[in-house]
Amino acid sequence: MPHTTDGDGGEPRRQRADARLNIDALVEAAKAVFAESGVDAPVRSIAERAGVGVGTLYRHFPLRSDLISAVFRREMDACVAAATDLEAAYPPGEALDRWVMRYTQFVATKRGLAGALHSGDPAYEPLAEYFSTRLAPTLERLLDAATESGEISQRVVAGEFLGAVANLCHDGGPTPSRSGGRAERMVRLLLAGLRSEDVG
Amino acid sequence: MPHTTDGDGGEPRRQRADARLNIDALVEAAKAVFAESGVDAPVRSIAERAGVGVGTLYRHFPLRSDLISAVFRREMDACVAAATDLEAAYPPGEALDRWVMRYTQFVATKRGLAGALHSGDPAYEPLAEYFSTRLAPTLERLLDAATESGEISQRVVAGEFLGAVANLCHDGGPTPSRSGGRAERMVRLLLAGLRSEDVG
Amino acid sequence: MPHTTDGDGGEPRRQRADARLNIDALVEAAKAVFAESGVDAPVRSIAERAGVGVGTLYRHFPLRSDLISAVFRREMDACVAAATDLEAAYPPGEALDRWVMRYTQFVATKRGLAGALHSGDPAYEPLAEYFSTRLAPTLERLLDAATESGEISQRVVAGEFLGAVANLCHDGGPTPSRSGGRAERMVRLLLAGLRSEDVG
Amino acid sequence: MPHTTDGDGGEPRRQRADARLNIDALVEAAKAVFAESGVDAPVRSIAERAGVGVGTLYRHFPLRSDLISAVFRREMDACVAAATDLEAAYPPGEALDRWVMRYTQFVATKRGLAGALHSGDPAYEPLAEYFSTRLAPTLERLLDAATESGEISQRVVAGEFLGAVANLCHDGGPTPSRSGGRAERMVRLLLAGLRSEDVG
DNA sequence: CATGAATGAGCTTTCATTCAT
DNA sequence: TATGAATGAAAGCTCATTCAT
Repeated sequence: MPHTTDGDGGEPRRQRADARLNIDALVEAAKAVFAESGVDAPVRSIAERAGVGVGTLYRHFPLRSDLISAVFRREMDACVAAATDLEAAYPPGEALDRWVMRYTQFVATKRGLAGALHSGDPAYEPLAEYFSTRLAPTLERLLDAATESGEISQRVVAGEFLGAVANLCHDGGPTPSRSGGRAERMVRLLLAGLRSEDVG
Repeated sequence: MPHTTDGDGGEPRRQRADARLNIDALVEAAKAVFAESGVDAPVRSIAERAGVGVGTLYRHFPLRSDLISAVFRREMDACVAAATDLEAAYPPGEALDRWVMRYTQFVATKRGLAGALHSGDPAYEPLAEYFSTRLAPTLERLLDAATESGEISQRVVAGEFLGAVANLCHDGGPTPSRSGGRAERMVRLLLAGLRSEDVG
Repeated sequence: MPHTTDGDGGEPRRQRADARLNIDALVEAAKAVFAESGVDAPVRSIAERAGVGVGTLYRHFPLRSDLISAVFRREMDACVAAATDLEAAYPPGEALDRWVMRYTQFVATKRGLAGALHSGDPAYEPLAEYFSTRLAPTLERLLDAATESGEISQRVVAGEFLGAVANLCHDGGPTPSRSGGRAERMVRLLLAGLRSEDVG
Repeated sequence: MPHTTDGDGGEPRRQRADARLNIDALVEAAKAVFAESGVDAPVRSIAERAGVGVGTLYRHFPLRSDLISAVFRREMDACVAAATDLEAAYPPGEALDRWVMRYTQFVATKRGLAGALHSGDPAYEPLAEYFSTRLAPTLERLLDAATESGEISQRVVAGEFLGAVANLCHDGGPTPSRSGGRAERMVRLLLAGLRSEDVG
C-alpha cells in the first residue's frame, strides 16, 4: 500500500511525482516477495504487490539484480557496520562468533540468496561482488584477529565460509525456519569446528 | 503380441520387459539431465534423452518427484549399505567421518537435490521421506556409536545434519565444484564441530 | 476453420493425429494474415486464425522465417516452373516480359515481402536465400536469352531487378492494389527500360 | 516570466523562443533517428536525442506523422525549388532526368519513408497529402514539358511515379545502400522506360 | 510550458500437462 | 502401452501514451 501520504482516503491510484515512494514500495515489495518465493519470483508479482505497473519496476530496476541489490544492500551494510561494534566490545573469538550469528540471522530470512549467489547467472554478479568486497573482508578481519589471539586454529577462506553459512540457511519452503533454529545450530557447529585442532 | 498375462514362464512377458527398458532408460536419462541442469530441468529433455515420448515418462512417473526418487533411491541405498562396511572396519568416530564424506560425495553430484529437499513443494515429499526413513537412521546409528565411544560430544539431529551437508554441497551454477573441494572442506569443519566440547 | 474432415457437425475442437491439417491451417492462416498485416504480424494472430494454440505454431515453425518460407515457397516454385513453359512458348523477349509480370503478380499479393527481404533481420535470411538460389537464376536465364536475341540492350543484375520489382509492388495499406495496377504499370516501365539504348 | 503575450517588440517573447528551440531540436533529432532506425523508431529515442522530455515531443507533435512531416517538409520544399532551376538550365528531357535523380537522392536517405507513405496508416495521411500537393505537381510539370518536346512518349501519373521511385529506394536493413547505387540504377531504368515507344 | 514517471497492453517464447491416435 | 501433437498459462520485456507536478 504505497502512497500513504495521499492525505485523503480517496482512490490512491495516481502517481506521485516522487518516484522515491514507488521505489521504496518496490523494494519493500521485493523484500517480501523474495522472502516468500525466493529471488526468482515473477517480476509481475513484485510490481503488483508494490501497486505499480511492471514498467515502473523496469524503469527503476532494469535488471533483476538491481532490485536484489537494493533489497539486500542496506542490510548488508548494517551487517558490516555491526562488526566494528562487536570487535570493540568483545574478545576476538567471541566477536567472531557473534558476528557470524548476526550474519546468519540476516541471511536466514533471504530465501534464494544463496542460490542466487551461486547461480552462475551473470545477473547476480553484482550481488556476489558486493559479498566479496564488503562482507568477505569483514569476516576476514575477524578471523585474523581470532587466529592471532589463538582462539581459533583452523583457517578458512572468508568467502567460502560466508557461502557455507548462507547455504546452511537454505531452509526452503514457504515456511522458513519452521524447523526452529536448524540453521543456527549448524552454523554453531561450523564455528566450533574452527576451534578444532585438526580437521579430516 | 503374446502373453498379455504376467506370470507364465514361457516367453518372458514382452510387454513388461519393454516397459522395464523404458523405465530404465528414463531413470538413466534423468540422472544425466539432473546432473547437468538440476532437478528442475524440462521434462521434455529427459524424455528425449531417454528416447521416449513425454507421455511415456508421465505414465511411469506421474510426479516429478517419482523420477527424482527413482534416480536417487539406488544411490541412497548404496550409501546406506556402505555404512555397515565402515562400521565393521573402523572405530566409531572414523566410521562416522568416512560415511559422512561418502554421503557428501554422493550428494555433491546431485545438482538441485538440496533445493528440492527443502523446496516445500509437496512434490518432493516422497524424496524427503526417503531421506528420513533410510539415510537419517543410518547416520543416527553412527552418531550414537561415536557418542558412546566418547569420540564426539555434540549431539545433533541426524536429519538436520544430513540436510546441512546437502546444503553445503549447493555449488549452484553451471560449473559445480569449480571451487575445488569447498563443500568437502566445510563438511569437515562440521565434523570437527561435533568433537568440540561446547558450542555457542 | 481447420479440421473440416471431422465428418460430423459437432464441436471441432479436438486435435487431429494428423498434424498435417494443423500445419496446413497455419500456412493458410499465415498467408492471409501476411496479406492483411504484413509479415511482421503478431504470431498470436496467426495461431488464432488457424484455430490453434501458439505452442502448436512454434512446434511446427520455430522461427518466423520458417512460416514465411512455408507460405511463399510453393508459390515461388510455381513461379520458377512457369519460366520453362514461357521459354518454350514465346520468343526470348516476350518470355522475359511475361515471366516478370507473372512474378509481379505473385509478389504483389505479399505484403511485407520486400520489406522482409531487405530487413537485414537474420530471421529472413532463408527467404532471401531462396530468392537468390531459385528466382534469381531463373530471371538470369531469361535475361541472357533476351540479350542474345538482341531484344534487350540493358543488362541488369537479376537479383537487383527482382528486388526492384518486389519493391514496386509495395502497395502498402490494408487495401492492396486499391490503386489498380500501379505496380504493374511501373514494372512495365522497368521492362521497357531494358530495351532502351542508353541509360543515364 | 514576462511577456506572456506575443507580439510586442521588447523582450522578444522568451516562451516562444524556447519552444522554437525545442521544436528545432526535435526535428533535427527526428531526422537523425529516422535515418538511423527508420520512421518507426521509438518516440523516446527521439526525445532523448533532442534533450527534451517525451511530453514536450507530444505537445508539439501529437501525431507521429506531424514529426515526419516536419522533418521532410523542408527537404521536399528544397526539392520542389530545385525543379525551377533545372527547367531553366536544361532541355525538358534532361531537366526531368536530373530532377528525378535529385528526388531519388533525397528519398534514398529516408529510411521507411516509402513504407510510411503506403502504410495505409491514417497517421501518415498528411505526409501523403504533402506529396500530392507539392511534389506531384512539380513532376507533372516536368513530364508535361518533356512530353511536349517529344522527348518522352510514355505518360505516367506523377504521383505513381514518385511512389515508385520511393519504393525503389527501399533498401531496408541496417546497412542502407550497401548495394551501392542499386536504387539509382533502377530509377534510371524507369526513366529510360519513359522514352520507350510502347510498353507491354 | 516542460518534464519524465507511471501505466499497461501487447509481443515473443517456454514448458508442464493432457489426450487422440 | 507408447507417442508426441496440442494446449495455454506464465513470464520477460518494450514501448506508446497520459498526466501529476
